[in-house]
Amino acid sequence: MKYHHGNLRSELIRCACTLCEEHGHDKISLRGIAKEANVSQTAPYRHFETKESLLAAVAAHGFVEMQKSIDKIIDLSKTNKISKKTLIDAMLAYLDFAISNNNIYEVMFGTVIKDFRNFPDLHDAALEAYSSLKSSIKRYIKLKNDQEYDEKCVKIWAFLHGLVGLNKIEQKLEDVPTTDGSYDMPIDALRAAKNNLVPFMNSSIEALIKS
Amino acid sequence: MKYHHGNLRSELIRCACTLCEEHGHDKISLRGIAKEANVSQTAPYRHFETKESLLAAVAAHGFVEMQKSIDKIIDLSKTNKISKKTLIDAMLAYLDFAISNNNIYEVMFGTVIKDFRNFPDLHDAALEAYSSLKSSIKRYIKLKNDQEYDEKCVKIWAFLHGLVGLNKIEQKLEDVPTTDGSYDMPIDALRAAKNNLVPFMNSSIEALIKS
DNA sequence: GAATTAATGTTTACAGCGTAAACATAGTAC
DNA sequence: GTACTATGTTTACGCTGTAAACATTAATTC
Repeated sequence: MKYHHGNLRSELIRCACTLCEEHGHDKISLRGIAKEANVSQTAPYRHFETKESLLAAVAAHGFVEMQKSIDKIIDLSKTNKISKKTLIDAMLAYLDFAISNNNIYEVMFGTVIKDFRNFPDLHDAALEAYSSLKSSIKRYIKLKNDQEYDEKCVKIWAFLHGLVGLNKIEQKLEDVPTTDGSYDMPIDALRAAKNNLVPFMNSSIEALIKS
Repeated sequence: MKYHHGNLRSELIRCACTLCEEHGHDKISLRGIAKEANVSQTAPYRHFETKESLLAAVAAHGFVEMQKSIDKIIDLSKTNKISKKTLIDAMLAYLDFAISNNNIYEVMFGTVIKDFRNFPDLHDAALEAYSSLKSSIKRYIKLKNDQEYDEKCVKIWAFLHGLVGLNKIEQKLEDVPTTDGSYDMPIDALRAAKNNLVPFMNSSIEALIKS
């Protein structure tokens, strides 16, 4: 084993992503990440000022990956109109990323990173991801001006982001039989939405765009 | 000063709420809470098994308060129809609570508490809050069945919850002048939504209910 | 009402954490 | 080759959550 690792920075990010997704950001330590990368417990400090800044790199990576999975649906090299199905698929790609990478999504949108302005790479990656979301709407429907696109985009983004959040709390609640023998309403409703996700999304997204 | 505090449990919850809202859940320690309550650093363990369980009490308290601020809008003693304005006011009450109690909202909906089933009081409080949200919709519009109410309710809840999340990240992003001299789009859009919140909510909520 | 027990405090102790400081080694520029 | 810089390691510190042992007060039993 060489004294100098050669690629420690990116290896640390990789290890951090893995451990974060496996255990959650609040359960991982810099020391644990260093151990996973087979270096001493303070080696990360040659590449990251603080734990927060390593997690910022994790978040930035997350935004890039999330954008990729949206861009895979709406071919970025083109500018033609997309169908409603393609639009919904793009939104589903957002949800799919968020749910399959739940713990990293938490780092991207949670309170771990206090201010994106301290991490320019992260800041850029987040804006880039937003722009992918926006261009999917731009190519679906013709609106008056950019401001109007942004308004719809914020509405849809909020809706998607909210669904991710509710999905998390669904997992923390329990089915409790109510007095009439049926089961717990909010969970039932969330499950129903998930089991019929495409029509659920179709109606919601369409409504928000036209609102 | 008495050896026995007399009301330490509720005093700890009170201190935890205060400190949490002031500094954020990830910046507060059991020791700090104990000091705030003027007891030894391990005294909380006579009332809470773990830090998580104290924070669960904070979250439960949050759900109760949130429900109260919704119920204040839609008088619970009545069952009559409510106007659209009242409905929107109830939704605004949700947002207002979430934003004025941002750090506690984070405890309620974040990853701090792993499973509500371990904290029956919290579990109940969360379901109660949901039921207030639902009854506001029930009294606004007549729908086919309970399932349909739940569907609309989930959509609206997701939207509200998502807006709270976006509001957080807006604060972490920076206004960066773009090439054409205008400012950063997602932030602009989020600010525009906040500055025109009532029409923004009117159109969105109406659209989701009818979707 | 005294003795016992349960509830609720304190003190002490420990391992794990983020990170600062001092030191070691390897690669780079002259 | 010598100096410098980048990137590793070792050691150390104060803070954390929490377990264990002990102290004090309140409640229960006789």
